Amino acid sequence: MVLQLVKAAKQKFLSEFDLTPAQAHLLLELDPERPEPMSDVATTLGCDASNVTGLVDRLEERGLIERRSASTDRRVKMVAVTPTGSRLRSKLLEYWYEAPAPIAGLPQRDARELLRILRKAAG
Amino acid sequence: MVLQLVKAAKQKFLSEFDLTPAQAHLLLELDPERPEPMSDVATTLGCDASNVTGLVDRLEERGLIERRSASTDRRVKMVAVTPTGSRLRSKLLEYWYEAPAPIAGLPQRDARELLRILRKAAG
DNA sequence: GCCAATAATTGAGATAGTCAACTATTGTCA
DNA sequence: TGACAATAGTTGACTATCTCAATTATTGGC
Repeated sequence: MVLQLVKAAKQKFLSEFDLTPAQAHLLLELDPERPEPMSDVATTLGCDASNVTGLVDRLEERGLIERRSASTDRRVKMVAVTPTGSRLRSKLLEYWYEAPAPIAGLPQRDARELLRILRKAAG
Repeated sequence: MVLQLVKAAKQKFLSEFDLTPAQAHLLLELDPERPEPMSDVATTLGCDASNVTGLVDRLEERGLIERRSASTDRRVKMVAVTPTGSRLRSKLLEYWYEAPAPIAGLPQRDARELLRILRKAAG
């Protein structure tokens, strides 16, 4: 029930920016400061390289990211976030790290405890 | 990083049963004791009714669920979990509710606290 | 310089998802 | 009762996501 609401809100948010979940995931994963080879992106996303080709195609068409050739190896293409893409990414991040309403509503004591425990779990 | 591992484990688990995430989601959502109209399933999953048609088609082909006609309204088709489907669903549930390794590794004190806080958040 | 390995792309094929149009049934109400 | 709007499900068209196999271009070893 709670999850239904969170999911609906997320989809609504993404559709406002015309981003599919996979596209948002890719954009969030990229570091605007550090372009990354396609193959690394595939590894990080845990999917096939050919899938990344398609995802990058669609985001590149919209000017959110771009392919650059690597200086050292002409086979490699670096995926870089454009200024436009970086701005959109910031908005996504802002939303993404905003706690879902039920969590945000916790008393401060509990919120602090929750954070401490999750940090410990994450190592 | 942690999420990467959890995700990979989940995908591997699903592929062992030849289930896509959407199919697993549908199967988990159904109550083997209580068949449900297609339209209710669509509402619960938060997707279009025509999408449910396809999902149910594929799971029905494999004998995991089946369509039954409702006694009261001949327009309605009830989605019922078959015995085979119910067994698979149990395995899924078992895995699904098994805590991811990092959480399972928490000291018991922290685990209890975590549960208490999340329960409070869930209302 | 030959040749295996690597990076990315392409094409085929399946699933997942949306929307609009359609069929069959039901319920309303004049 | 009989016309008609509303509802349940399906179908078809279209896009995105994903995998796998094959292809191209480049690199590096020997």
